This record gives sequence, C-alpha cells and structure tokens, in this order.
Amino acid sequence: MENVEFARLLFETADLMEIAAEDGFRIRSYRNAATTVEGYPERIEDILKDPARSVTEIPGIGKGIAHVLGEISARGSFERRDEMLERYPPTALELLKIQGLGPKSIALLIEHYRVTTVDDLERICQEQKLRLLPRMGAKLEEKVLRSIAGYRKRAGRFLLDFATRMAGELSIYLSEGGLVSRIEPAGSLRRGRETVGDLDLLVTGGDASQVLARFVKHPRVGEILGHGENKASARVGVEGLQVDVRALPEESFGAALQYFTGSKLHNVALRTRAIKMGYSLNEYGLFRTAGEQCVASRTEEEIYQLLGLVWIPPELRENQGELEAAEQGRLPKLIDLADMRGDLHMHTRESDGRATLEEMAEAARERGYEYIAITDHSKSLAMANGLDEARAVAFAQQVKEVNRRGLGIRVFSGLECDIKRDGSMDLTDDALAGLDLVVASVHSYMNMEPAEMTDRLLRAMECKYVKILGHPTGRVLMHREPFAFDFDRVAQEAARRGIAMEINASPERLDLNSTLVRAARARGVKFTISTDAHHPKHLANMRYGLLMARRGWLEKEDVLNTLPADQFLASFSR
DNA sequence: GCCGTTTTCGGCCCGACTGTTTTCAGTCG
Repeated sequence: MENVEFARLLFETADLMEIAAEDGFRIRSYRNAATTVEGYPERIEDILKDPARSVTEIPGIGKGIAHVLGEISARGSFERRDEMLERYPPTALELLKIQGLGPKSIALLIEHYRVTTVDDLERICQEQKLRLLPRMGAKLEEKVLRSIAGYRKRAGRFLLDFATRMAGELSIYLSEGGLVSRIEPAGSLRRGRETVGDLDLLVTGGDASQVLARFVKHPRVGEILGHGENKASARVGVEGLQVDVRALPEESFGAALQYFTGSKLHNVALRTRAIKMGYSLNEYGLFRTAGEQCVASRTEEEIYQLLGLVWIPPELRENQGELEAAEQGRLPKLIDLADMRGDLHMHTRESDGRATLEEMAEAARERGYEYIAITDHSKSLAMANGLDEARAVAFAQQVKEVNRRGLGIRVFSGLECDIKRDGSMDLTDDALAGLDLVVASVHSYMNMEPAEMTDRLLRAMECKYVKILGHPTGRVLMHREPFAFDFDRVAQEAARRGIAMEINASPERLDLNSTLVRAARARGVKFTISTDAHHPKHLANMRYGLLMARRGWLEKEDVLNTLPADQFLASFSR
C-alpha cells in the first residue's frame, strides 16, 4: 500500500470523527499524521515490514497511530474507521464538500432526516425543511442550494497534477511489459488544462491485445468500462478516474495523437481548413479527397505542414487564434521550464510551511535555480502563524546573514503580505521597506461586491513596496470560485505601476488561468511564475505554472523570474 | 492522539463573520 492510501484513510476517518463530534485534538492528530504520511519520503509499508524500525520514529506518529497504520497495512482498514462507517455512510463525506455546512450541521441532518447524499440534501432544502432545524434558516437553504450547484459543476473532474501522476504511473507500468515502443497521454492533459475529465493514453509498437490485457490487470483498475481489440477503458484508483488506453499502428500514431489531443474546437477548425485545401482529416491520417490517398499520418508535424501550418504546441490548441498565427509564422516562442531562474513565493516553518529556509534553499539550488524569495505569511493569517512587524524585520536580518554565509543560491527576503479588507497592507511601511520582495495577496473577505473588491486591489497596489500580486483571483480549483472584480482595471493598473501578476503554480490554484494571462499580457502586464511551496517537494509544481503561462501564450520576456538576479531586482525599481 | 529545555500531565491557534438568535454556535481560513 502506498503512503497516499494510508493518508487517505486517516483523512477520511478524521472527517467522520468530526461529524461524530469527537475530541478536536484527537482529530487534529489524525490529520497531522495523515499529512506527514502523505509527504513522507519513505514508504510506510517498508518501515512497517522492517523489524528493526518503528513508524513512531516519524514525528506526529505515536503509539496510537502506529497501531492504526499496522492495521491498515494488514487489512486495509482499522477499528475506528469501521466504527465510523457503521454510524455514517461514506457518502456523508461528500456533504462536507458543500460550502456552508460543517460537521455539526451534517450530524444534525443525518440524525433528523437521514440525509446521506447530496441529492438528499438538495431535496431537504427544496422542501424547506432545513430551516426547521435549530439555528438554520431560509438564507442557509439558499446558500446550500447554490453550493450544491457549484459542487455538481465540478464533479467528475480531476486536478492536473493528479492526472499527470496517474498517466506517469500507468505509462511506466505499460512500458515495463516490454509490449510497447511509445506511450503518450493525449486529451486535455496534453494541452495542460488545469483539470482533466478523463485520461487518454495512446500506445503503439506492440501486440495491441497484450497491452490492453496488461492494462486491465493493473492493481488499481476498478470497474472495466470496455475492453475491445484496440481500446480498453476503465476506472482507475479509488478516485475513479476514467482511463482510455488506445493501441494504434505506428503509421497512424501522429494522426491519432493530433485527433485525441483536441481540443474539439481546434480540430473542427483544422478539419475545415483541410477540406478547403482538398483534404480530409481524421484519426487515421490526412487524405487527398480525390482517391482517398493518405498523405500524412505518422507525425503531427507532417500533418500540420501539409495544411500550410507550423506545428502548434498542444497548449495552444484551443481555437483561440493559433491556426492564423501558425499560418502567418507568428506563433509565440513559448516560455520553457529551462528558462526559469528562480521561484518567488514559498513558505517555511516561520509561518505555515513544513521546512526551514535552508531546506527550501537547498531544494531550490538542486533544481538549478539562481535565486528564491521566502515569502511567509503576515500576521492577519493568525492560523498560519503569520509574521508581525518585529518578526518580519528579524527575518530580513536572518536572510542577510544566510546570504553572507552563502548557500549556493541567492535568497531574497520576502513576505506574502495580506491585503486587508480596506485594501491596506497588513504590515506597516517601515517593516515592508526592509524586505527585498513583497507579494500582496487576499486571504479573507472573498465574497465582496465586485466594485468593492476592485477598489481593494487597486488600493493595495498603491503601496510602493508591493511588487507582485499573489494568486490574483483567489480561486481554488473545484472548491472556490475566483472572486469577482474588474480584472481588466486591475491589470491596467498593475501594468501602469510595474507590479507583476503572479501565476501561482500550485495545482490547487493555477491562478491566473490562461484566459486572464492573455488578457493581462494584452494590457502590458509582466508576470512571475511561482509555486507557493509549503514543502521542498512542492517546488516541482513549477511545471504546472509553466503550462498556464504557455496556455496564455507567454514568452520568456514576459516573465520576470527568467531574468538573472540583479536584472530581476532592477526590473522592479520604479 | 501527540508531545516534552514548562517533560508523563496538561496543553494543543484563533479571530471574525454569518445567520441565527437575544447571547452565541457553527463555519471558515
């Protein structure tokens, strides 16, 4: 069993314990242990099997959780979880995802109305029965119905990093059989969309039936939705991601890759173009209409070329002007991961990160960066142990000393400073003045009226120490909508003042999205791409931020943290 | 349930909003 599985069972049980109103500190211990296990570099399973070792050597895991982990390893569950599942069905966990309802309300709903599914909940609200419960009213009913609509809209999609990992795992598994010469994920994953509905894996170079047979035997394959000669489809993992594996002959691999990468709109436009030029295009190749002769199919490049286009990077294939640009030879030279010289948004134990400044710096150095900025939270974020003025000043001093010692990487002293409700900064100018880099972000009062939120962000940019607007729309994928404000006005003001907009590379955020990146760029905005890492391993998420930038047509010149350190700092002098 | 330079018991983060109340529980970040 993998660490993420151990973690999932612990998280799930903690949620159920919360509904059961168990001791809050105990619940926290479960969550704490789950987080640790999830990110632990060694396999828990291996440690459990080693008689010379004990999982209690891991901080946050004591005798109790050690016993639980042993039980999970032995039989896939544990006593307290079984107890909880006897009291509450697993579907009750879904109710926690409805904003506005917490564990207490859910416990009441189960007790009074036997509500166990989101459908049940919706009915209770529509029948105006929620308001009959203590401390609940008509407004809550409305809010819950709105939340349910949002929840439904998101259902069935998966975060990009999850789908990427799944694609990687399955690709390795299928290659190990020695049955294939090439595996490529297609679809929205290849285009770098921030969420993915299902996963298309194209394989070639072997006996198709053997490859498909190996796929459906994968230990994490659940329900098999179809298994034919050239395609097998199944739900994989407890999450139930639908994966389609298509086996293809080598000679039509390029055509299939083009076809299954999409997007649908890009393909329609491309096929229309083909028809006008006397061709027809499908997943098997590009054909001369007269005579049905196949003229290109092996690679994407030759297909685009015969259609009078240079090859179009998958990230641009959204029918947003890329065909015209390709025809006129003015596709952007997209920014690449190798262009990145630094990461400018990350946290340490000083606030809510999980590693020290030195550990983060070391991990960044290993990634080949020239510089980083440490940007812990400011005091308003009390739950994250945010820095007040005195700590911010002391921290800047600490960074100076660290740089003097030399870590093989330059460290900028920074802060992710909260933008307060009125648009003022959480810390005084005096404290901010001593820092190299201030990222200003909104973490509270996210449901303001659009005009009010716009004013708030405009005022935040009046602070002369603010250099970057962090995760500008505040969205959390599949959880929270971006907050409403006049993006165009804010982007114009950012451009005018020389304040960069962040592309937050955290897979849960990916904020800005590609549409807003393009809109902001059109206004003359410069960008930074940063991971918002809370752990050294999160630095690897830079690739997802790059995908957003590429989908937003950005080139190296648009992104400030591609510059050498001194030029980077100079780019902010205003 | 975990932890310990306050060390085997007793503390563990907490402020603020919302909608419901008539002084506050539940939710959120």
